[in-house]
This record gives sequence, structure tokens and C-alpha cells, in this order.
Amino acid sequence: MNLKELATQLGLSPTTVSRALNGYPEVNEATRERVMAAAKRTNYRPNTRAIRLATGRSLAVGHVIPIATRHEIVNPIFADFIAGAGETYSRNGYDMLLSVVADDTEETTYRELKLRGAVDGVIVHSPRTHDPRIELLRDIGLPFVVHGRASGISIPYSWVDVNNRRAFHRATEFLLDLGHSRIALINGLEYMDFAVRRRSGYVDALASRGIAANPAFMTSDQMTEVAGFHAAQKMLAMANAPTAFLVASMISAMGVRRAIEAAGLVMGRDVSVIIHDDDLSYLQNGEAVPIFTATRSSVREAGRLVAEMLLHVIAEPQVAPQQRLLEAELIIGQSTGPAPGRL
Amino acid sequence: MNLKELATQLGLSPTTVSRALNGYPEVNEATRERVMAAAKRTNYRPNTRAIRLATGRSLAVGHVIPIATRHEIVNPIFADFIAGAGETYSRNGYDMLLSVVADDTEETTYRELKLRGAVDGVIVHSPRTHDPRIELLRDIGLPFVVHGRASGISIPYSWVDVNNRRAFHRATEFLLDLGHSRIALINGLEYMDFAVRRRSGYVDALASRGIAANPAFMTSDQMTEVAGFHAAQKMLAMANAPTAFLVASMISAMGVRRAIEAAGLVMGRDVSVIIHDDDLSYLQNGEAVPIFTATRSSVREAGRLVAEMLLHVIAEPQVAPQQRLLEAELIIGQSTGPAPGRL
DNA sequence: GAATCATCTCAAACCGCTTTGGATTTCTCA
DNA sequence: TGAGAAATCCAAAGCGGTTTGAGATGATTC
Repeated sequence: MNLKELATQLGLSPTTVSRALNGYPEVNEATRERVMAAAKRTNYRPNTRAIRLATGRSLAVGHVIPIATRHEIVNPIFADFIAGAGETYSRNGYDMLLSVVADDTEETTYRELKLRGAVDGVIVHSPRTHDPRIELLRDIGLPFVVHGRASGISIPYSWVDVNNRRAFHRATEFLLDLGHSRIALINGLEYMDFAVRRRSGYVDALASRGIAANPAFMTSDQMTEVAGFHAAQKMLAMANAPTAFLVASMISAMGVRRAIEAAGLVMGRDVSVIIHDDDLSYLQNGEAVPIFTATRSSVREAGRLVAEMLLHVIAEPQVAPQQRLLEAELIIGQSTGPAPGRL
Repeated sequence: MNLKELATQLGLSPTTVSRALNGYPEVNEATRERVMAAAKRTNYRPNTRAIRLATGRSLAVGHVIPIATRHEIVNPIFADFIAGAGETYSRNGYDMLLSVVADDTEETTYRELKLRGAVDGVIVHSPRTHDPRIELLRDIGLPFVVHGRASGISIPYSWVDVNNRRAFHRATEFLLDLGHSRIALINGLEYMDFAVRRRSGYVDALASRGIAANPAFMTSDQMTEVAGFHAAQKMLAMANAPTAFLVASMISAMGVRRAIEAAGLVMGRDVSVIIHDDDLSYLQNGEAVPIFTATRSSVREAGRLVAEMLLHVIAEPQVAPQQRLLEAELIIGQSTGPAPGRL
């Protein structure tokens, strides 16, 4: 069933039928209802391919997921972020296009998405400090919103980010208030902008209490269980081991916990841990009382917000770039307590 | 830059240019090279929207992700599965379309994808025992491949699945051989087909050694850390607690491990654990020596295979449905040992 | 009663590509 | 040399919608 057929059945022209269905004012209300009813009855759905060609819009948003050559890590927050963004797209009649590409072809991918006219805009994931994608997208004129920020980029662009700096600043202060002074940072990869901001929050909080950050207490690696385990294990073996850990993610923290237990220590008593909790649906941080004390910010909600902003940018291309900074909440769980020997 | 313009520049007709670019035989080799060079020079990319309308194909595959009303779980294997499938699509010039929809509109979503002509085929995720999607898709004539199987469906259809029954059968036997007799099963939700198959492998292995499955030793729930923790905690508190656990996923198992440690026991010594390991990139099961003894099967590889099968089904719609059964490997880690009191 | 104006509807162009059905030119070989 | 075959290339008709510009109809105004 297509427009023309439907029009013939109704004894109307395709023009009128199209206008009736799309809510244009120049069609009689009675006619419109008749058309609507017929469309419903015949189960008519306009062909997406035709709409896209005719309107010059693709009603689709692209997400480019770079994957390094072999066995590279898929970001674990990805599923929840996508779920959030996807809800927004569905609600607004947009499709979500995922491109999984080798990371050295990411730039080409954006260019092609634009040239092919496959999408109306894209979301930029996991920005680095000097992320070249931002200028690229501006240059080729493909609307975009960044999930996160790129501190090294000075041109204005739209983004949604968590206040990572403040979150880690607060978390560090919280540990300091508990009497900890040997606080370690198990960070994500520090070419990622969010990781840099977290570290600066941590370093500054220490500095404001006159503590110089100890390089031996700072690591930066993939946010995996195994990496978290190694980092914590190594630090716990030191003569003056840390009494507290600031950990970049729930998953890293599971490795940290494993290392703590392997060392015969008890988390929350001998060693305190604060994590950043993305509120992943499959990795809830406990129930009534959280397992880990955490700075929490829902990545799913972020997905919704980023998607909404992008649809807005697409709809109103001439407005100035928008920004939205989300604050993380500090929630107290069972993984923190006073520094040992201070009670 | 579009076809017509390019043709004008070259002094050729759009027909010839199109044929030259698409490798049709009826164009002079010299002409083809001239066209190719011009296309490259001008950075020409055919407009996807136009190709789709003209060919009647969308060169896109749909993945429908149902999300229950509020705060429902996103399947943690999703990211890796998508990464695998996405690689296949990219390599073959297909786009991946993700639809995140409320779970009560899933059926409508498939219908609309078909009516709108948005995709050439779909992947069916997480089939239930009597999954209505299979007959629906057959009825509306939308090509599909199921990741998993639906035991209750007798019509033939294409699928790629892991031999879950055998995997859990072997794992159970392995524990029995170690002298365990009180073996618990912490399963996924048993309306999922794979969970049913796993249970039957477990039950049958016990039965073949003359052991009747104890209902108190079998639970079925979401595969989350918290659920795993609760299930294990409850069982470990029993008078005759299990000495071994068979756990449906790495994430559940992290909860199980937490419960074991909370009970003052040592995993691998007091309590053995075998998990099913989907080989998630962000949740590697240890390194040289796995943390958990596991039945392992890469979900990313499964994604690749499912996608390849679907592209094949789309290309050759008339061939009979295909099936592919993958075997899981049983890998020995540090979480299993002889039953206590047997050494 | 003619002129003006809304209101409603339609024919046709267009989006950018593919593909059918020739037309034209060049080869081939008796 | 000339007919048939092969090799090239092209005009035009879709694909299924949207949208422009104009026509038809009926109501309103002077």
C-alpha cells in the first residue's frame, strides 16, 4: 500500500492525501478524517526511503563506535547510554544508526555519513582532550553533540557532561574528612578528557589541604576488573600503602575489592573505596545501602539528554551551541570509613 | 556533488557513470577509469537515500531492543554482541539500525520496520521458549536470524546458538568429578530459552549420577551482581549448604563471590564456582589463569556469525533456514577445587 | 451581479539514483 | 564489402513520497 494507491481508493490526489496525513492546514477537516481513517484501515505507513529522498532529511542520528584492531574494549557504559538515547529517538520518530568501525577510519566514517546523507547529526562519544572530531564535524557541517567535553578545544560546540572535576574533588574531601591522607587514584585512561578532569579534582582537593599528590598513588588504565585488581594489588603491597582508593568505575572497583580481599583486608574497615557510579542497569551498586560509596550520575539519563540536545540542534541549526553540566551526587555506602588508627 | 553533475563534467550520461561506478560490464574500461578518477577527485559518494529508493533495498539491518517501562535492565552482553555484528555490517556496506522501544510495542516495531521499508532484515535477541516474534516475522516476511533458539517453536528458522545444554552438563559433571554433590544453580530468568537449556543440562548431569536436583539449590533471576549475591547468600546460610555453584554469568558471579567472602569462606577452597563466560571485553575473566572456571563462548564472535548469516539470508531469500550451534569451551580457573573433606 | 477572497484540491516537478530498452558505433568474418 | 554481433553509450521511466504553483468552488462584499 502506498500513497498513490491510497489516493486512488479515496478518489483524491496524492497531494491532498499527503497533506491530510501530515497535518497541513489547507485541507478540509472532513477530508482529513476520511483520509486518516483509510490510512488506518489499510495499515498504510509512508515509505521511509521515499520520505528521506523527498525531504532531504534522513531522520536518523549516527553513533560511531570505534573499535581498535583486535580485542579492544567496548565501553561498558555504552549499552545504557544507547538505551537512554534510543528512547529519545523512538519518541521523536528518529532512527539510530550505529557504525562500528576500526578506530583509524573513524574520521572517514564521519565524512561518509555526511556525504552519503545517511544521518542528520551525530553523537560524539568519549572525547579526548584535543579531540580532532570536533573541528572535523564543524568543518564538514554535520550537526553534533558531544557526550563529555574536550578541554583542549576552544571553539564553541554543544555538549552534555558530568561535573567530573567537582565530583572527584568532593569525594577526595570526603576521604580527607575521614582522616585518610594516603589516598590513591585508580583512574581511567588519561587521554580521555573526563579522566583528566577527575584527576585535577583529586589533585586540587589534596593540595587545598596541603597534601602533594603522590605519583605512586596514581594510575591510569582501562577501566576493567583486571586492571583495577593489578593497580590496587601493587599499591597495597607498598610499605606505606594507601588507606583509601578513588576508583573511576564500578567495574575497576570490583578488581580493587578483589585485591583488597586477597591482601586479607576488609573493605570499608581497613581500606576505604569511593567509586564513580554510572548507575548501569546491570551493575547496580547494592540496594537500600550501596555497596560502594560513590559519586553517582546516570549515564542513561545522560543519553537521553544528549539525544534531546542533538535533535534540538538539528531542528534549529542556527542557534548557538548549547551546554549542559550535570552534577553527580555523592552517595554513602559501605565501602568507606574512618582512616585506620583514627577511631 | 551528485551523479548528474559528475556526468555533466565528464560529458557522459548519468547512466554510463552509474554503470561505470557499479562495475557493470557494458562500459569501456578506459571510460570506467576516467569516471573512477573523477569520482575520486571530486570526492563523490552516491546519496544513500537515493540508492535506497531506487533499488528498493535499505542496506540496513535492524536490532530491536525492548526496554521495560522503567529502570529495566539492559543486557550487559549487548555491547559486545553489537560490536561483533557491527563489524560485519561495516565490512559489507550495511548500516545497523537500533530501535530501543518499550517492550509492549516490540511487535508493532517489527511491523513498522517492515512497512516503512526501513530495514532488509532483523536480528532477534534473547528468545523466549515460545517466542511469538518468530512466527510474526515469518508472517510479515521480514528476513531474520535468531541469536539463540526458541525450543517451543517447531517451524524452521535460522539461528545461531551456543550449546548451553552441553556446556552446563559438562560443567556439572566436572564438579561431580571433583566430589561435589551439593551443587547449586544460579540461573538466569527461566523464561529465556538459554536458561531452560542450561538447567536441563545441569539436571540431567546430576540425574545421570543418581542425584535428584534439589529445588532449594536452584534459583532463577536477573543476571545482576545483586541478584547473584542474594541467591548465594541465602543458600550458604542453609544447614546443608552447597559446596559448589553453577552461575549463569560473570556478573552474577561477582555477587556470588561477594556472598562467599561475606560468609567468611574462600572461593576455590571452601566453595567452588563455575560460571558461563561470554568473554566480554570489559569483563575479562582474569588473565593467564582465569579467575573463574568457566564455560566460555565469545558473544562478540556470535554477533559476527549471526550478522553474517542474516546478510546471507537477505541475499538468498529462497534458501532453507540455516542453523549454527557453537560449542562452549570449559576452561579451568581458580574458582574450583575438590569438594571440602574429600582431599 | 461582478469582483474579491478564502478554502480546498490537483497536476506536475523534484529528490538522486538505478535500470530498461533502444540507438549508435565498432568489430568480426564469410 | 556488407550483414550480423559485440561493444558502448544514452534517453527516459521509474522508486514513493513532498511541495510548488495554479485552478476550481463557493462565500462574501460592494
